[in-house]
Amino acid sequence: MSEDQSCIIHHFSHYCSLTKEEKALLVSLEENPTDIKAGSLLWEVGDPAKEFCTLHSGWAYSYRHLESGDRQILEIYLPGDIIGLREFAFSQRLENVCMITDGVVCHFPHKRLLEIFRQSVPLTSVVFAIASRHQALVTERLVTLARRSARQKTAHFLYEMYLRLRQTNGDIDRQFRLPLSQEQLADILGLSPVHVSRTFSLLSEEGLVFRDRHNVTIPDLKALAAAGEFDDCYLHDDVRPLFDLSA
Amino acid sequence: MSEDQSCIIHHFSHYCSLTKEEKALLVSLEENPTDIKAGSLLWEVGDPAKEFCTLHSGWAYSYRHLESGDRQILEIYLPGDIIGLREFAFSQRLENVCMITDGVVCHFPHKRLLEIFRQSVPLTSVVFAIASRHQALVTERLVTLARRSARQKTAHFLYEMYLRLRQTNGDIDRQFRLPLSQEQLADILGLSPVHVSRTFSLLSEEGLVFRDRHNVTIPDLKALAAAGEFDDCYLHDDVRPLFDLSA
DNA sequence: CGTTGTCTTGATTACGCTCAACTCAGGTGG
DNA sequence: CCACCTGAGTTGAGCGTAATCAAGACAACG
Repeated sequence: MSEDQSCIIHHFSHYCSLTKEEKALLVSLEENPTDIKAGSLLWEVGDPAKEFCTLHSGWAYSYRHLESGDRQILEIYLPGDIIGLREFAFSQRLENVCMITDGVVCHFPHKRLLEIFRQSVPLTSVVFAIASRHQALVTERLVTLARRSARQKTAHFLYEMYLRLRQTNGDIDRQFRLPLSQEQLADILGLSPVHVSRTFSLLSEEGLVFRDRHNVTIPDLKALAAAGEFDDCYLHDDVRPLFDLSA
Repeated sequence: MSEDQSCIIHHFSHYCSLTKEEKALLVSLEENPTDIKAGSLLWEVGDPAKEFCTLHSGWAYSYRHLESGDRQILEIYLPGDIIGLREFAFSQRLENVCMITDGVVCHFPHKRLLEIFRQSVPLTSVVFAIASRHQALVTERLVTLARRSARQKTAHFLYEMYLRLRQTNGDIDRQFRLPLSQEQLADILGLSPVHVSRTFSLLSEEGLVFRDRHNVTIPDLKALAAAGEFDDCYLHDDVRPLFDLSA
């Protein structure tokens, strides 16, 4: 994987400018690209956890099964994301991870992260910053799942996905592809598939969201954000400049 | 704050054995102890975020307000915890933090963490491990809040608190003090205060949990864990030995 | 043209919310 | 010492959102 193909470098560049050595370190994380099919599992709960994974292309999600048979999707991963950071402190996987679309992933062992810790304080900070941003995302969804209505949950999720996609893919304008079935949406939003359908109908009647198969159109972004009580401070792109801290 | 008073050292020692230099680094995080009263705020959403805080004694919680007027409590902090890790990548606070009881906190600036990154790879790993464990906790609660019944939520929360308290305070046996009002419990569990009351009555009828004011008794731990569908792999104490990774 | 899976719509049910009245313990002042 | 107040917790009645169950629509595919 060369430097300009690297999603990781692209991702990390958001946080600070990288030296040649740092870029080389990051590129080395992606030296084992593996093709992987939609629907296949990267790993399951209980598997040994000795590696991370960068998602080079395609979408993935992590999820947990409940005893009731329900499923809760925890996170959607987009290209450039690192999968499995949460399990750094554990010897076993806590979550299943499944590909949504075909894609390419690059495995690298936990100890590679320690090399980063050893060799570059700025990269260490960026890894930490990325982890803390992911955490912010999860926290925001916790609030939404715990307290908000189906309509708010749905609006919130769609707006969040819109922002995340725009961050990596500047050319998105009010329309994007969302390769998720209603069952998967239900598992994300903590709703039943039936109610997801109803909620989309409602949002469509209100003119907030139009959906045709897997294509989503959002005529009025602000209105959608308002409907989801979306507070975007947890996704802001004006990242705290990390070099300030080193001073 | 001397070495044997340090909650941080106690906390970090769970993850790896510490050299003298590393202990000194950690002690330096706690050089500014501040007394703080129950009910007072450490900070609020929007405040500048340039510091972390170690909680030396007392309990605290972080929370968010919703437009509806509801509140969601995100995390309960116990002595030894670091507060504010999540905001490392942000310039503003994303959450309010409030003391539950009187306590002592120690502020230290973000850049102190960078010194740790610079000076000790093991400590860096431990910080990372702690962050990833906190994240696992939040994720677990996300699943619970999104999918489980009031009875399960309550049982799950109580069992989790029991385990966390036992981890730091080995002498706990089926009974502990839980200094939370039902309103606060409601804000944690995503329920109304009224329903928290009903749920405790139910658990009490079932003989699973007895509560007298702020004292909680759990006659049968396994039964409570089962009622909360508690899977304790995310709290396991057999921490992945970090030095293995450095090899 | 039938089959399959996904989505939609309708009818019924249930869990937890809201509102309101009541209990109870602790604290305060006469 | 008692009367009163306050705040937390409990209990009851009615309601609403979303779940469940079931039937039907629709598209993709063989």
